[in-house]
Amino acid sequence: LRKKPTANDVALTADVSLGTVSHVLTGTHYVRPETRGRVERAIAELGYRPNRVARALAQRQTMTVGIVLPHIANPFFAHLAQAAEDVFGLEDYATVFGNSNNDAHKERRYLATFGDRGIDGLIVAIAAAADADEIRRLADYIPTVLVDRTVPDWQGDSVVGDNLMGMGLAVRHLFELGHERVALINGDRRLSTAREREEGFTTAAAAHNLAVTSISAGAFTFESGLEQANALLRMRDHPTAVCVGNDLLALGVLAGASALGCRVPDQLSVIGYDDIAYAGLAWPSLTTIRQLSSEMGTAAARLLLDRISGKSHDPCRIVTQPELIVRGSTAAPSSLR
Amino acid sequence: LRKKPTANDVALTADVSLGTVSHVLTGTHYVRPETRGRVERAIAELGYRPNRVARALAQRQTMTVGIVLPHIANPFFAHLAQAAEDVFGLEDYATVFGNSNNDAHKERRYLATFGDRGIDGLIVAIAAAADADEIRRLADYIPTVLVDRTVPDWQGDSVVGDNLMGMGLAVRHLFELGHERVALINGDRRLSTAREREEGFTTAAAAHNLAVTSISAGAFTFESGLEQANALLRMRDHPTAVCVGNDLLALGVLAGASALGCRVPDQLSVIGYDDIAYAGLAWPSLTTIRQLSSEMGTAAARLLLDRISGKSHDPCRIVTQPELIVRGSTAAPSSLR
DNA sequence: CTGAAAGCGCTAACAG
DNA sequence: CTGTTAGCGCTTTCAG
Repeated sequence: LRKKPTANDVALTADVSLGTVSHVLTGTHYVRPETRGRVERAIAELGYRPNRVARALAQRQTMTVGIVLPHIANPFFAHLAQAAEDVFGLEDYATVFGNSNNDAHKERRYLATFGDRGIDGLIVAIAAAADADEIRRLADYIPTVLVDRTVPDWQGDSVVGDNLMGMGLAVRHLFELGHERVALINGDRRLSTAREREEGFTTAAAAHNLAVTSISAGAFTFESGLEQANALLRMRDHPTAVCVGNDLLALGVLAGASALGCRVPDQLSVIGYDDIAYAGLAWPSLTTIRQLSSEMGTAAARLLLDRISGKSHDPCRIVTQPELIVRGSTAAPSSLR
Repeated sequence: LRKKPTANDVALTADVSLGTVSHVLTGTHYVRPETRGRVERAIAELGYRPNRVARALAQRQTMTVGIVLPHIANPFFAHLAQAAEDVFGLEDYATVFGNSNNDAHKERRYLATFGDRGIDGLIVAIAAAADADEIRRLADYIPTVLVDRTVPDWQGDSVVGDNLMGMGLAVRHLFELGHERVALINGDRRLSTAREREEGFTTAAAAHNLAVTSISAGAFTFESGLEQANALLRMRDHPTAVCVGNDLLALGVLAGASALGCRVPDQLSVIGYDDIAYAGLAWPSLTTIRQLSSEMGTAAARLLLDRISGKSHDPCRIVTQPELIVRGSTAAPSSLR
């Protein structure tokens, strides 16, 4: 493990001052071509690369942004993260990422650590039990944009999907197929997404005069879907169709239904939310409400970059539009066939 | 956006010297309880948090590790990353991550950026077109462990799966079901994993006296699986079973077969590799060779941490053992039923 | 046990 | 246009 050359080494071998080296590096001043040539040659010769840590300390900016997610193994967030990172990479920002695993404690740790590292900006999809105050406090120091999930009274930037509309689309689809009795299987209600989707569900159901046989909630995970499906199917008088809070849950519902010998969509229509990459591969393929998480990631990253560079705009809330994707898990209720 | 208090502020309000503050922070010297109390009170009062950037500069260590992956949206790597990150988090290391998208150019960029940021260590699952020299060069400066995929003549640490054995398991399973004609659909042969799995496949096939009808290769993606399946099924005289280089590919093969009206496993048995979370949800559920990517991530992280802390061990190669998971995509060939 | 002082590697005024 | 000089916020000898 060798030692790296410093700007001082460059100055010495180019026979100029440290300041001059810095000027050619940063372009803060015009440098005579002859001199600049010498410096550049020295840089190449030594294989010099500026130490970003030192630069960060001097400039008080790290060229690093943080992104904290509840669950990187959920393809929705994986794609979101990747898209955001792509944008940051273009602008030469490094991305530090933290995966809270929906654990408020881990999330706090990440936020704190990122804060200490002098991150220039932060994107966060909060965990279910997130400490909203903590996040607001951090946002006083560091430009922050909330993505997908928001906190009550959030005054800053955010990028979210239109959950009311999305669930409206889902319910209307079921209505048009002829369903009359529907249920909702949801994720954690502490999340704004869950609350908004629930609201979208109930208002749309009311608007179409559909009977809501049950509403249950758990976590936004496959396992929770399995459990909630079990509970649902064990009720007598269960619905002919169910809206599900996200695709991971919906995949669990599919598995649960199959385990109990309930055929989808013949005996039960299932509609998910997100359209993750695997939704189309499940059996039956999942009808769902598509949200382009990569678009959300891109938008959030751009917003943050603007904010960092001080392009002063007022707090900004970007709402992305969902879309209905019809596949094999929904059909007319058997009574109509 | 307010300004954060510094260690100097703490010293001032606690009425001690800067050095003393540092000593209570780092525990480098014993500090009289009374004094230490004053310092701690000041810290709490001001809400002081040490600036990690400054500390990194002074100590020449960033408490940050980098991890670069080819494709975070592949659940195999997402879980690997998460597991590694969990280990690092426990030791108070931050994880900076880069997603090369299998693009050698992006990968180089990440490696360079990470190097400049004075990362303390690096985990990398190289991209297909990776520049092996670049990586070896970096490893001269920064402790590096290769994971999943390795480069020829790699002298450093690595954590890889036993691909020969894995494919051996797959082929034997097919043999035991009674298949006699098999094919291989593979990912990018520039990757050690692809090469080793291919070798495992051919040697095992030979050992069991199976006829190999074809071997094809593309990328380790769903789309490539679709294409290669199309090509395979269009050959006259196609095999009764196919081994596939990873699960993403295999999911594509399933989709391709289904599109061409080829029933799996009745007309074609398919066996994947990795056992990603969605393998069991596909239709039919995928028989596959399980590799615990989270174990690989954990092992790689531990190895790196040891290396960073200078626990001198010789270059170390950890090989994890794969396991056959039988599900619904393999069965005896129809001729035997 | 505590304080003073010299850096870590780089940037950013400010002179010359 | 180039060099000098202070820092950035913290650690770490080394005296006292």
